[in-house]
Amino acid sequence: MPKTQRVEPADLDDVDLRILRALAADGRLTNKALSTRLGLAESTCAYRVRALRDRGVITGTSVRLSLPALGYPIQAFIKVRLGSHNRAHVDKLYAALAEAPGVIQAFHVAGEDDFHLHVAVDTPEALRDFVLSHVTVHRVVRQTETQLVFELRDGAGVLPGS
Amino acid sequence: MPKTQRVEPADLDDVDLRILRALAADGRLTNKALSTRLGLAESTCAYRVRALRDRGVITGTSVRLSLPALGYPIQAFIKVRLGSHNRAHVDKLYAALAEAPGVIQAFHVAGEDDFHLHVAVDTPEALRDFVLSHVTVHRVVRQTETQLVFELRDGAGVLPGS
DNA sequence: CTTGAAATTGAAGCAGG
DNA sequence: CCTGCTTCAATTTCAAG
Repeated sequence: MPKTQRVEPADLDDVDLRILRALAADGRLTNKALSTRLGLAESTCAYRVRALRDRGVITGTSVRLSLPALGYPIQAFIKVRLGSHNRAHVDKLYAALAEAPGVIQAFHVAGEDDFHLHVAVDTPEALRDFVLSHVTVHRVVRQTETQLVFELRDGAGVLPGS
Repeated sequence: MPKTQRVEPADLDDVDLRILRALAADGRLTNKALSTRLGLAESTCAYRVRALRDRGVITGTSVRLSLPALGYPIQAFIKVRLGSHNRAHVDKLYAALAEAPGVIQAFHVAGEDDFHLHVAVDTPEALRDFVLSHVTVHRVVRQTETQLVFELRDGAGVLPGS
């Protein structure tokens, strides 16, 4: 049985939300700049940010990369449907798909499809090769459907307000 | 006519790739720690990182947030299909969908569907309300299909090697 | 493109309100 | 839960190889 980690929602006050909005937009904000913007002492601000990390609200920090600048200007969505839903097969396939080169995110979903893969490639041929070499190569895959991504926009997210 | 920004792929050497891998995993790595790991002088390392930002390879830095800890433990994919593809309608709908509260990312795709929305909500009822209030409320939307996300994994990405 | 050292700035620890 | 002060560490700058 795989682990299921329950996560209690943290109750966040207005200061927390403002910190999260600021750091989501620019994770390199210095503690000093952040404290000035919020009108807090630096030590208080550092305290709140550390608390958000300790509580698991902030899970990490990472740089955003430009896929086109890296040489991967083509993105696609690949819907994957299985012919069998034996757990061992599903788990193994999921792991293999997530580790395939070019996969940005792999979604295990309920409903018509079983997996959605968000991938980035350098050429149309590479997209075809990806599907053949990393998806349909698995016996348990019954059907795939590939949709080119015209454009991707980051949404408003879940943080309320502006 | 909307703007189309062409992006030239940057040619990255081995040092660049190692920097990108390190900062993608932990964007809070200090320049000092990064330079030590790569065996470079601090000033050299800072120079390379700044160059990657200036060239648009690194587009920013942001904290990763736990949606469950924020109180939004339910994620879903919503496939949206339109009845008309008039540009003005499509553009306006796209903007509205991306700005709807709870939307993580909005994909404009080619093929069977027109948009894929990755959303996070707090309850199943909120998911229903999202579809009714922010998606099907638009006249141009002909059909939607909502798929619950069991699990989401970050993929290997496009950076080669380990 | 890379470097080391100086000068500036930011982060962390802590006792107290 | 918040703060100011002190101490320590990191970033930036720059002339030069």
